Amino acid sequence: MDQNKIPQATAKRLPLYYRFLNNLQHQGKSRVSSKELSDAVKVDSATIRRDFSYFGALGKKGYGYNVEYLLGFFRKTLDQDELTEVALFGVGNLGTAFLHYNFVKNNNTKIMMAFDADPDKVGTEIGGIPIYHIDDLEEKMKDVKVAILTIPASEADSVTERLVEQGIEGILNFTPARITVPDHVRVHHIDLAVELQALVYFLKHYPLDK
Amino acid sequence: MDQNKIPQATAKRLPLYYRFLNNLQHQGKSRVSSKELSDAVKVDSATIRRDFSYFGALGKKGYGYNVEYLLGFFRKTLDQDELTEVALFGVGNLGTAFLHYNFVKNNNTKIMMAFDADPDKVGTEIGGIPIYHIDDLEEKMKDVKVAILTIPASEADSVTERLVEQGIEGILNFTPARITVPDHVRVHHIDLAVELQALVYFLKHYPLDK
DNA sequence: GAGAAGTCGTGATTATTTTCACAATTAGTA
DNA sequence: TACTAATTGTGAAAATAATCACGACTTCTC
Repeated sequence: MDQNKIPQATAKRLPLYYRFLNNLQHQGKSRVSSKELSDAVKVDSATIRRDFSYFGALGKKGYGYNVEYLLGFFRKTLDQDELTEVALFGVGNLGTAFLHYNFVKNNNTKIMMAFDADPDKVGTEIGGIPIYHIDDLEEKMKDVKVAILTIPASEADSVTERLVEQGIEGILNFTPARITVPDHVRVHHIDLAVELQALVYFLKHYPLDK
Repeated sequence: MDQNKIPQATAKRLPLYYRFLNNLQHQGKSRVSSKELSDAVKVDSATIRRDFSYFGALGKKGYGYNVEYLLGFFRKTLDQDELTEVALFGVGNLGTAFLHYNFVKNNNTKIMMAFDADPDKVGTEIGGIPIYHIDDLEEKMKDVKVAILTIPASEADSVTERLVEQGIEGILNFTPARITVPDHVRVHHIDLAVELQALVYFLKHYPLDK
């Protein structure tokens, strides 16, 4: 709403910064420079300073950044206070990995429920998160606005359609299928096979030195 | 070696194109336009044409692209013939998801072996892939040049160090830890928590219409 | 308190990526 | 064959992102 001028490339790095600052705080460090951050998160220090500068002057010249202050600032900016509720679809290995991940700790998101078609899974819990039958999607999913898709590709379209019907706002899609949604729904796509393939391609064609 | 001028942004999209072309072929389609491809993979059609053009004139004006020809071309370019061997570290849920994924089908990569510290897992197989003890890394991993890291963050540094020692060339890191490697090792980083958080951030701050 | 060392914030520059827009060419049709 | 509709490939422009480089300010040390 407000900071609409923040470059997308910057926005994508914010959660990364946030996580690392959290680590620093746990380690009891109270001060950090863009150079140190750079070494840790592998982003050029000038880029980090530029990123931060979109939010105003957060550091002090000759000193660096105060970890606590920066963290407090990010918490607000990243809406760490507000909790976003998430539903997960497909309790296979990948889905289970998500359920075991405790997002809430460093995070503003919580998986509230999961869906699957397997009767052996329905009715159980994983990591304290209840698993419902996929048929009950409409009934159980009331206010949840974000979904993670870890279902087989063949199910992607039908589930997506129902989610859109239900008023979903964002989908994190791990399916190889490229799903079609109305313009007002945001989809981020992660394809594990593509990621691996891309790495291999880069290895062969982009001899590094940097 | 040859096509060193291909933009990285393009390179990242190639596996995506490849996968979709494969689907088309299975559907028996012999012809496709950049517009159709665009609808399917959600990339602007001009971008697709530009991407392809880095490899020469692959299409025909007024006609589009011949699926089979394009596919044959990509197969060579993406080294689909050559098989890249991969080792996986950490047979938790995420690691298991990878082992079940049959990469070879549409793919130039194969997970040859997995490593874990859990004695219950060591000695077994998942999806036909043997699981060794992490202590045997040096012994078992001979020619494998690519590793997938799905271990706990706390293990990331020590395993990475051993991999580097062993002559690793590329690492796909799913650990939240940002690992440090020599310049000649390529690391791609995917942090599931960061991805989810980024999606949520975008939802709140980048109202879409596009 | 003065000088040295460190570090930010940012104007300017450069690099990369996307998009526009249209001439050229082809397929399809009558 | 001649006309129409489709679609590429690409020069040029625009948008986005990364990096350089330095003035200004802060802390530290003696």
